[in-house]
Amino acid sequence: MGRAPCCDKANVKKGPWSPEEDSKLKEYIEKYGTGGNWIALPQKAGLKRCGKSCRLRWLNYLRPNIKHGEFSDEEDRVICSLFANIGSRWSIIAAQLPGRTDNDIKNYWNTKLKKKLMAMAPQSQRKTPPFPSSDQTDPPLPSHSLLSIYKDSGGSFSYYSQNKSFTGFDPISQIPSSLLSNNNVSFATNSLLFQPTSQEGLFSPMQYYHPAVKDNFLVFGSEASCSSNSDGSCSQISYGRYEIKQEDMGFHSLMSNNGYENYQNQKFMLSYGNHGVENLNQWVEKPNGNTGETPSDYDLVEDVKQLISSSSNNNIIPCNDSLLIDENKTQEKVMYYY
DNA sequence: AAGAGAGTCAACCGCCTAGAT
DNA sequence: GATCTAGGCGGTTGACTCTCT
Repeated sequence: MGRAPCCDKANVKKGPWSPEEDSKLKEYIEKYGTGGNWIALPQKAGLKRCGKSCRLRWLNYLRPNIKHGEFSDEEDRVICSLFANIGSRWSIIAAQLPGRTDNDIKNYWNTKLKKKLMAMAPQSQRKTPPFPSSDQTDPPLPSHSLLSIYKDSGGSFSYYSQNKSFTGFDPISQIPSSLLSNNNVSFATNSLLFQPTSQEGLFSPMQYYHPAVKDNFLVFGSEASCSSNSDGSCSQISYGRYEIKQEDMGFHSLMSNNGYENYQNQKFMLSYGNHGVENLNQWVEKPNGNTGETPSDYDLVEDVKQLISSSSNNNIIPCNDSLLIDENKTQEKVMYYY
């Protein structure tokens, strides 16, 4: 048999928390901690609440360093970039914004930011899909891109340029140097934007393509759990169901350096589910189920990608154009730009 | 001043995964 | 291996507040 029952739901209070309940919960946790058991906590703290409710109240409202009030422009940018990149994974987005909760960000997005972006976008771009549907066998190149990458269900990558194409399993190292002759080419993965280094054929990660903010690296792990190496660098960061993995190829660690020229020859992977260990050396596709993305959600993500793109052109929100990633069921598209 | 509609946000709901039994 | 719960997550709800007419 499993564990004991959760809580007596008939004998549990619902609705808004009173100041007395808040102080009881706060005092108890500050004194004894959660003990890793939210279900037992309300009884010990003298609260007639469900453990889940206590957990939510603590995490979203009572815990220290919670930020309330207006979101800054920088926070807007982070939310936009990450939403365009990973969709409505609010807990992951919240991990990048210290003091903000996933609930806060979700509410802010749904009530304000989404509308703000919609208002900024030109009418002609509001519902036009940026890319054709995924079931096309020959993905056409957007007119503004030099090179596109598609990942198929077998894990291999196909690369298309104006007049060349090839396939490989490694999304970074197998790009022919002939396609990399222009130093201005950049590309984005699920998590990071890369740009070429001085060494031919090698790319270094950076967050933003936009020149004004290109030195602002997206450093994962601000509040997420992180397994540290002996030198204090971080090689694995977890965000709930997601883990960002860094495979250090013998150069400096992303987390312990400042200049992107040091990051050459590293691979980055986004894995889904379990602990990601078995997924090393794979670029794991997002599963179809339980992603929270209904077709309309998918449309929204695409819309936002486009809106961010158009907004950056207007210097309203300087998110980068290169976060236009087509997350569909069987293919992953990575765009290259001049 | 009052009613209607829109906006906000805390809290709940239901689902999923990991882990305990 | 099957069954069950805890914890965590995203979506939704509904009470409250604000704004408009």
